[in-house]
This record gives sequence, structure tokens and C-alpha cells, in this order.
Amino acid sequence: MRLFDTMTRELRELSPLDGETFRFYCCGPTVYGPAHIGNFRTFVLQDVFRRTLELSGLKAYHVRNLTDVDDKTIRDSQAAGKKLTEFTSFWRDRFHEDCEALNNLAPHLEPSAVEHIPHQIKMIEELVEKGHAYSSEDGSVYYKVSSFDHYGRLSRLDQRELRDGASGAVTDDEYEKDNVADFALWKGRRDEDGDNFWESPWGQGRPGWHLECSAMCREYLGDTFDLHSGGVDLVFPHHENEIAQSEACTGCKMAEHWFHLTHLLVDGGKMSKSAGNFYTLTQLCEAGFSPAELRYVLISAHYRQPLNFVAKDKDGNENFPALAGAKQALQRLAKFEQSLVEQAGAAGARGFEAALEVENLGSFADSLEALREDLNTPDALGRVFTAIKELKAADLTPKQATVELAGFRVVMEALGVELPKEETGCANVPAQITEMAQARWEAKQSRDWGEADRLRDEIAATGWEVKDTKEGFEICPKS
RNA sequence: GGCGAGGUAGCCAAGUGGUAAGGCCGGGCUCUGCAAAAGCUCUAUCGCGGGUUCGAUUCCCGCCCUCGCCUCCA
Repeated sequence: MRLFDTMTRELRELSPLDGETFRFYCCGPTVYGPAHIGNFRTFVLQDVFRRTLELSGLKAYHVRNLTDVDDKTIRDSQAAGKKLTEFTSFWRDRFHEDCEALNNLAPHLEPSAVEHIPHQIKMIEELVEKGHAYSSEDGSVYYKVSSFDHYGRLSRLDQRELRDGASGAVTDDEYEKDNVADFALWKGRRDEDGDNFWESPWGQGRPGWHLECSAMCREYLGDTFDLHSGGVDLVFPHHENEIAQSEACTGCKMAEHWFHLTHLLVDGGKMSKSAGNFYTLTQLCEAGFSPAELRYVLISAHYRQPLNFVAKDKDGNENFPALAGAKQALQRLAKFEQSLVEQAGAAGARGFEAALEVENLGSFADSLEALREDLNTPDALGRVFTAIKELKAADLTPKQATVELAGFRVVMEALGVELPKEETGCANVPAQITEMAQARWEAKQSRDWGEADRLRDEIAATGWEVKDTKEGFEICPKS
């Protein structure tokens, strides 16, 4: 499989350094609140990446950390009057629930930052010893950027003119740095941190953000590993700083490949709480959409392209046209799968494990190929629908249908798309409504159209909708 | 100011040096009492101006516009 590499700015073939297992690290969430759909664009596409890798026959080892100690987790746990770990484990669990709902495969390993503070301290000691870090009077330790020749390579910093404080995010605990570009490895204890401090050779304090990833990568993936991934915003400074820390420490190239995912936009602009366009999975589910529908939207654009999540229609109503479209598209995919099942004469296997076994993808080979070429999810999706159109026109033998069905399912597994189950009406229909629907059915059978339509209107007035099917009728909440 | 991405049908979104995938919506048709569902089908010359070329949406130059990032935000 080929993938764009941020460092070299070119598509590169992926092959495991150790010849066996492709080992990669994804920067995980900071667990201090609900993850938003922008976070999930990244995590979902990383998941599609991992699935594609495995379905291509490569063995994968996926590590994704949890940032469960930093200034925000400390601040918000204090505000909530909770112990740090109690606070972060709550949000960690919510994150896991969302990931599962979105059908993301769990990473093989999910190390937590707060459980690796000794590893971080050890690394800082090494950096101080090698002259790449210095401590300040307040008990903080900073990385000396000027000591690392390659600093800025990933983000092409040498070509930039950094505008001091352009992001408006410089915080006051950065006062004691020698140079603005230097960053904290260790931060001295502050009163407002409460119980959240750890002992270190520089006194009590807390770890800096960038270091956790360097320490955990080294611990679980070694000095050099295959690929490192995260959102584009992490290119600078986070990944730049990770490289500086790790490579200054080990003397080895940290990662062979850098995989960055472009942000999601909402209605053409940046998502933010203040703009009122900050969406979580829970909110979208409450609005009547499913996680699978969100996933479909999230993979509908190429990962190096901004994805415009349309939340408001042209009249400004927040009714999520993008998700409504996804609902339709998934419905069609499900119908198609069902028709193939009928033609094949068997239900067949389904699921990621089963997909790994399939070799002949039939008409869907192109789609997997599209994923293998720089993870082109929209192209893959387009090819799926094109194949469907052709297959519908064809007269398949049961054997051919079986092959196509298996191929189709492999691609759905690669994308991690879960198709909606065939709906057989709604479970919570009030008895009174069911009786009316039954009466309408009887009127209809006796060809009393007037009465049948009258009853249907009457039912509609209560918020329910009767639809006829091949065998009879079904009742759903009116949409 | 610097760096980066991008401007393709009503919306979303691929792609290519030889006149542009796919999805949603919408229109038409078929089917069924009607409706719904389903099936079939229709809808663009690719921001603007130059250049290179037999030929550019695709390459180069200029311009306009949008979006993101610029030290702890996926």
C-alpha cells in the first residue's frame, strides 16, 4: 500500500521495517471532555488505514495513547472536584464507547500518559545529560531547540517566519524559557495543581505534553518504528517536538513515515464551541442519526482534503443534510447486499476476521485498490457504487453472486461501514395505532380506498406512518 | 507577514494532457388503487486572465476568492 509521507512529501510504499509487523503510533485523545466529530474524522480514517493494511495481508501493531495528564485534565478535574484519574477515566470510557459505536477496531495497545511518568522522567534526564535540555529556577525543564540540528524539518520551519504569539496561546508558565521556541519537558508544581504533582530530580511537578508520546513510543515500539500519525495540527509543534526529543535521545530516526489527517470543517468553517458548531456523536444520535451514518460522512472525502461537514441546510436549519444523505446511501448498500445474498442463496460470513480470508474480490477489487493507493476512501466508495450498478444489470449465477458478495463485504470491512439491518417496522407502536392500521389494511383488502386513505390520514395525524410492503404493511414514526 | 491546502453540477466529492467517477437532493419514466419503497433515467466543460501543446479542467505564470496553521487544538 502507498501513503503520502509528510516528511518527504511524497507517496511511499509501506513495508514493515522488521519485515513482519507494521508498527505504528497514533496520537490519541486528551480525555477531559467528549470527543467531537473532528477528532473522529482522524480516528476513523486511522482505523480505515489499519483495516486496509491488514486486509492487504500485512500484520499490524497499532498503538494509540491516552493523554490523561496535562494542564487541561488537571484544571478540569480540579474544577469538577474529582481526582485526576477518576475524572479522566470517565472521559476515557466515553471515548471508548464512541469508538466502538463508530466501529473502530481497538488499538492493540493503549498506553496512558499518567502511568508512564517514570519513563518520561528518565528521558528528560537523558536529554539534560546530553545537553539538549536545561532546568529553570521554578523547577521546570525545557528542551533547547537550538541544540537539535534537524529541528523544523517536518513542518518546514526554516521556511517560516514565526510570528510571536500569533496563535494567542502562549501561557504564562513559559516565562522562563531561554528561547521562545523552547518547550517544556517538565513543569514545576503550581498551587492550582492541587494533588497533581510528581516527584522528580527537579523537584515536584508534572510532565510536559510532547514528552509522553516520545517516551511511550520508545517503550513499546522501539527507537525507530514504521509510522506515526495524528491530525495536521500536530505537525507543529507536537510532532516536531517529539522528533527533537526522541532523536536527540536515541540518535535514531524516530519514525519512517508520517501520516497526517486534515481537519474537518463545519459548514465551511472551523468547528468551535464559540461558533456553536461543535458536534459530538451523542448529539448527532439524539438528532436521530446513527454512528454508521457519521462514519460514512467522515470517509466521504480524501484524508488530505478538508471535509466540509454540512450541518445546516441552505435555509439555515440544523438538520444535517450530510447525514441524511448518508442514511440513504447506506440504505442502498444494504439493499444491494441483501439482493446478493438472495442470489447467492446463502448468508455467508461477515465481519473483519472473515474478510481477511477472502482472496477474490470480484468487481470490488478496484475499491480496495483505491484504498491501497493513498487511502482514497471517496474513490473507493465511488467504485463500489459503479460496481453495484453493473452487477444489478448483470444476471449472476449463484457462484458469481457468492464471489461478489464476499468482495463487497471485504470492502465494507475495509471501510468499517456497518450496513443497517432490514427494518421490520417499529417495536413501540401503540396498540391503538396498530388496530387502526389493521383496520385500514382490511379496508384496503376490500378495496374500500376511501376508508383506507381516511384511516391512513388519521394515523398520520398522530405522528405515525403506515407503509405497504410486499407482504403487508409496516408502521414507523413519521419522519 | 510566513507556511500549507483548495476553488469541479443545488449540496457533498473523485479524477485525468485528449472534451469530467460516485453519493445526496431535484426532474422524468416504470411498477403497484393512491402513497411509500424499489428500479430505470436526466442534469457540469472543471474561479478569472494569459502561456506551453495538435489538444488543458488536468502543466507553467499572474490575479481574485475561500479555508486551515503559525508553540501545547484531531
